[in-house]
Amino acid sequence: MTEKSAFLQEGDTAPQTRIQRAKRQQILEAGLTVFSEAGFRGATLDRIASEAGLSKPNLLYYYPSKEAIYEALLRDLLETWLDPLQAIDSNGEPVEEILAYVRRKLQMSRDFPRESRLFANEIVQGAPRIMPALEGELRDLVDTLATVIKGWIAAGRLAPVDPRHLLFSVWSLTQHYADFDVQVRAVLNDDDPFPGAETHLDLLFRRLLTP
Amino acid sequence: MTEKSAFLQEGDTAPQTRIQRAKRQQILEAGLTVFSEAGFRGATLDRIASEAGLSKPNLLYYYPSKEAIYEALLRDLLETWLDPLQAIDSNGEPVEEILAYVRRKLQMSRDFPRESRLFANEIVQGAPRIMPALEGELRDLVDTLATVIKGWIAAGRLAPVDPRHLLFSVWSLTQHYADFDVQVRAVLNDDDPFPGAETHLDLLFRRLLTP
DNA sequence: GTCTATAAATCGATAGAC
DNA sequence: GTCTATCGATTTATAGAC
Repeated sequence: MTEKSAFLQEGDTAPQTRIQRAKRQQILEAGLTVFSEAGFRGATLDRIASEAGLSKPNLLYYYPSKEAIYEALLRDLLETWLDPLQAIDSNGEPVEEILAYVRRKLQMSRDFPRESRLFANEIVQGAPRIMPALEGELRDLVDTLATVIKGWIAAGRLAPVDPRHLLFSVWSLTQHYADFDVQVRAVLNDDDPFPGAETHLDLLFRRLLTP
Repeated sequence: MTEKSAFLQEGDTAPQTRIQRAKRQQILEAGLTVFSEAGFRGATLDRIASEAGLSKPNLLYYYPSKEAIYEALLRDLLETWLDPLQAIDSNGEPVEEILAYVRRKLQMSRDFPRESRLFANEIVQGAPRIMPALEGELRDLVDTLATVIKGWIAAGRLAPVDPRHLLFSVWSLTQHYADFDVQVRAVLNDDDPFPGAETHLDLLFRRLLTP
């Protein structure tokens, strides 16, 4: 078991008024938009401030630095991202549990594309800030789930697949529709990709996983 | 048929000496390393120059601007990237043709991860410079191939799948091992992912596509 | 808390000597 | 062709008035 990463830990949660929390939320919302479009370095405080409807120094009154905004976003994101993975029920019906996971992940690509792209930007560029969480919480969760999946396979309730590569497949296939959205839409002549994606991925994983 | 995009067109290919070509190649090589790690905006001419073993002004003697280096790289990349797609033989055995395509793409993720990440960075951030090629050459190629695949399905030689979503699946599954490399290695405890990936993807597509 | 003004650092690109 | 020096613009962050 890897220790919970010391990095990306919530700092002192100083007591805040309702107004303060609202402003900070407003800044995170703007930061999510800008960081997900441009990556950490491509984003500017000017754009974030303007997106949030604040002046630059005012923004820095609520968060001490550009880094601080970015790390707060990554911290929040990590929870949202690992949630569906934890929702897989080891007592459920194997194929249906994984299909439900796929559908949840695909829905997240549709409903939270900025979050997906924020994550993609961070990882593609070497995960300089989120690496500890990948080697800690994520790896632990995957290890646990791999054991569950191996059990399902041994019981003949799931076709034999490598559990970790199966998870990579779920992640890549579903997140592709958010992260590579512009390419998908270019190829599809701007049609909504999601109805087709859901049908396709349902078929794909059913064929792969049915014993 | 969309016109060949006017953007990203090779400029006047001024006559060059052997030495000039070599230096320009050396700069592209350094640019590929830096741009793929940091994206367009994250890359600096300082880092590219140092990586290439040149001074900054000397680098700008061979390419007029940072943009020029980046666009030269994208132009080269596009060819390399569309090549395996064109290699699919409409007279071949359907399942084997697509499996061969998957293996070629996976091998590219192993052998040219920087190229894959350069592309990923560009697309995730909205493809500001390569969009015309996506709506032009790429879409045309996909349209052509979609017709071939539909023919195979109609002939009962391939399981019924949406041709375009099938291609998205090939792209996302294979490129994931290059683009999300750090995450894959974090989860796998730094083991080489590729032997496992090849086995897994072979199984996945065989199950999906066999009629 | 919010603003204007500005400091300090970085970065793309140019000037000009050799 | 290659270099040192530097310009000019951008950008993060701070100072200080209100």
